[in-house]
Amino acid sequence: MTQDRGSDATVAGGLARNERVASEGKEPRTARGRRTLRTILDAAAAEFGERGFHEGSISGITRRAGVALGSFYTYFDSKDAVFRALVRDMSERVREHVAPAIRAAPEQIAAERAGLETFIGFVRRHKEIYRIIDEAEFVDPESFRLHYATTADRIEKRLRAAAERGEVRADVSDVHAWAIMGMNVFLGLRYGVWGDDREADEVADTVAEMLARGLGPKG
Amino acid sequence: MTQDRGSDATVAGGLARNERVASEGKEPRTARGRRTLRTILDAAAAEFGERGFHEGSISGITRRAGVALGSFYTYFDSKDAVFRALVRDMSERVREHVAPAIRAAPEQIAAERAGLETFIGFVRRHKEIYRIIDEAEFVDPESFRLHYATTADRIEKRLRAAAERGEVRADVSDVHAWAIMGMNVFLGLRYGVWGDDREADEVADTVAEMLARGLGPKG
DNA sequence: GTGAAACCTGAACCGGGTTTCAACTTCCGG
DNA sequence: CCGGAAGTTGAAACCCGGTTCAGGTTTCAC
Repeated sequence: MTQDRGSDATVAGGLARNERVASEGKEPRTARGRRTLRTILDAAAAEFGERGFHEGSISGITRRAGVALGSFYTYFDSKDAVFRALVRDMSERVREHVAPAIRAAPEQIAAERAGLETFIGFVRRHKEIYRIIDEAEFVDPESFRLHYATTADRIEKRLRAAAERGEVRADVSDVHAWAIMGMNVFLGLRYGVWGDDREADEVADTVAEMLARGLGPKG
Repeated sequence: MTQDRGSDATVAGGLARNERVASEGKEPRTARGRRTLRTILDAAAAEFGERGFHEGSISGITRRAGVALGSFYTYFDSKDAVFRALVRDMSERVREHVAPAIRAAPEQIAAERAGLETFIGFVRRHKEIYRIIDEAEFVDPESFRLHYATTADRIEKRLRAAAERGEVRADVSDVHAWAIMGMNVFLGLRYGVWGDDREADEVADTVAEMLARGLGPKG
């Protein structure tokens, strides 16, 4: 299941965004090195996205990247290390992709709606993210926890700010934030990864309508 | 993280419920055999719950069970086979545990509320379920998909029946079902597995209140 | 009781993938 | 141009756990 990356930034973009990809002390020092690291990281995303962490192999990565096995260890300490780098990178990318849509919304329910719609769209073009982030629960629990804890926290902060503005009920809490995040994750899985049988905006509309009444100011 | 099973049925209970645990043609034929199989299955739940599928080892299972390595293969064809048995068993157990609470509720919103509260309670006593069911996404995708598809389907059917009775809005759909399931899964993870900082009934109340307004009959 | 089937045992086999490493090539500043 | 640093290479060492199997023990129907 090779992913269509469309016109999105590749992991290479992620690299430009964040140089801390290679393992400690293994950062590339020349243009050639940076290019190779980037190739390996993209190959790793494809390999792990298709076959999962344990099924995926380093030789699979280097084969895809068209480099020798040994080159991998020029930039990463271990198989776990690339995976960790990948999880952090993916986590950041989703966030960066969804954030603008949320920011652009006029009020909070619209923001959550836009966030979900954008998220589903992103997932459709990057079905690897589920395999990679979800598998982090077992391979790299720290990053997994961090990803979701951070995401929930941002949602909660948005909700509280909106409550201040009277856009949602005053008693919003972390429970609401986790509920929303859970909905989004599963709707992304169902309508983004598993099937196309509903349009992203249709799903987002349904949820937004539910949230509007469920979270809207009382009265 | 050894789980406190409390007074709940152990996997042994699951075995009594469903004899199709061992691999095909490897069903035990004597009381001794059933006892051993049961011991191995409980040990497998503990091993995989603590260390995950790939970190966990057969020798770890047999060590916990106090039987020889070879005995494992008397009942299971492979490492994958036990895991598959375990996933199906867990999936069934959650359902069986939560169902009565849902059935007992007077109307639909109360039913969803009861379902979530019971679920969180169950998760607290069986933190392994997340490690096992979630890891099935990578080890045994069929069972993983089946588990969630079935769960969502049941929720949807409940909602539609409730819609007939006028307890919830008439236009409930699969999207609502998946949204509710997603909420429940993440709330279970956050307040059941990761922390105790909120009571199960408190979380359930918050969600129920949101659902009452978000899903309630229009007008 | 008794014999055959069921069950148990654990050392050894085996395959596959990670990681190492020493020789080789490319790059780049001076 | 030159020299050393950076990068590349892939065969092979290494590790580890799943799986097998032949021999011994227990169970249970008759």
